[in-house]
Amino acid sequence: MINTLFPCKRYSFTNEAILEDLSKNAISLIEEKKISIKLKKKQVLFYEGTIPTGVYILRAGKVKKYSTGLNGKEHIFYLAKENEILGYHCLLSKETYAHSTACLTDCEFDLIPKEVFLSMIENDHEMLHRLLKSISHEFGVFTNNTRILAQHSVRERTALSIIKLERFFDNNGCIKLSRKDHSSIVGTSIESLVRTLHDFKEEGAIELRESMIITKDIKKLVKASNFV
Amino acid sequence: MINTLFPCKRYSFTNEAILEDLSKNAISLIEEKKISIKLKKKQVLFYEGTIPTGVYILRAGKVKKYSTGLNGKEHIFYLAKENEILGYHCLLSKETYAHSTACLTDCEFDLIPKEVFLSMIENDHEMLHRLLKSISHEFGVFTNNTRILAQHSVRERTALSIIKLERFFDNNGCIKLSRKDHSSIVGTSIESLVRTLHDFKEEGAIELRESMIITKDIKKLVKASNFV
DNA sequence: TGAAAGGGTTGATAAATATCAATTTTTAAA
DNA sequence: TTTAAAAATTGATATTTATCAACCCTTTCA
Repeated sequence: MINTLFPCKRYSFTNEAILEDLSKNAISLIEEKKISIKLKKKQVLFYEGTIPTGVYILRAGKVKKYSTGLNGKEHIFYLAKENEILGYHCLLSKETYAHSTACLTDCEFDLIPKEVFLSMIENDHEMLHRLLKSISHEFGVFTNNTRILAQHSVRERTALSIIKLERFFDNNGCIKLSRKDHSSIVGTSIESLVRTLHDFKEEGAIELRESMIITKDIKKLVKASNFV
Repeated sequence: MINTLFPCKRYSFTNEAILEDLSKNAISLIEEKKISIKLKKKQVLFYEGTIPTGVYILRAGKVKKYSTGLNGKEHIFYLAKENEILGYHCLLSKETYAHSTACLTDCEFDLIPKEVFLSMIENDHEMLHRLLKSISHEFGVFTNNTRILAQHSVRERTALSIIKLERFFDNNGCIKLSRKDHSSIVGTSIESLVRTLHDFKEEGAIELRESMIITKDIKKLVKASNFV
């Protein structure tokens, strides 16, 4: 429904397509070589600046990708959920991680060791192309998001964040996320975010219950986001 | 020299490596199939939302990549110069252009038609890997830039922009760029940019001559950028 | 040559946003 | 359950940034 109100594809992204329709070979290779990892909420999967050992498939849970500023303040630029691949960029660019990834909920991952992943894309042309396609699309989404940060107000960005978060959580309009993380997504202070949420509540666009956000009127949010 | 003062690699990017050491086959294929294009300053190479016909090699001149907001305001997220490839993202993701590209100076391009480029990366594994590597590195740079927009002040971003622009123009510290374009890079209003430049001049970090910026004391700019 | 247009600059002011401090609410731990 | 810690909220205020208007300077072109 929200797709008709808002051009989601240009402003959000999920890479699960990369893993769709894997060949039998690939699936059994992953099954054989994978290393299962379970982490609790708030634990960190990998840190910015460290050396990658493979890619991760997020099997259950939700994570945030963020980079850290000088004062230690996080900037969250992406949220991921079930079936997405994590950590492939720096494996491909042969660099250390350019960002950190941490759990928003309890999570389960499969670690695919570096050599296994690299040989997979070496031998599976189709998968390599999906990867390229995915990264290239991602790129367009990121340039859009950069423009939004540069040109839109806190109120507009907050409205947009709620629209995207509703889709991401996909739970009857119910969004469960700390104000700190939310403000790190919007790119503002916690207090400014709280005041803006208060305004949206007053305007009947959302409800606030036990610090969760429940969307009530997406149209009002789309209007407040100043897009279309 | 500036590399020792500032971690440039994390905050800027150039993709000319993709075209380095092409095979003889590739070079002669490009020579045979290329379509040469000359554009004057301010002309647009391609517009956001249009369908790509190929990739462009920028042979001479400088261009800006930008996306356009609702009010028509540009946000410039990347500048490119000689030997960089343009327009490959959307060819790989099979989408329309996610951004526009326009000339900052008179420019010369070689257009490599879509089929030619796609068959090149199909047959040249090495080039495909350089492309992947390049895009993945680019990605890290972009997430960093996004954080800078979200967390740093206009003064800090302006200082950073001058550091990057000095490297980009590579002309004895001399930067020739309109205030409008410069403000679209920093993500602020023209007036705020002008005032900040005025401050840096007062502080002895730059000189302003015929609306060009001449860097005088990079250390002061690095300090003002609030990194390191 | 003179007029007009565009880019750059400055000042005054309004609006947006961050910061600091205090308080309440919620969550986690003993 | 009680207590402590963390998170969320609110108010007051300071700072940052945008906007509007005026003006200057250069370039262009009729």
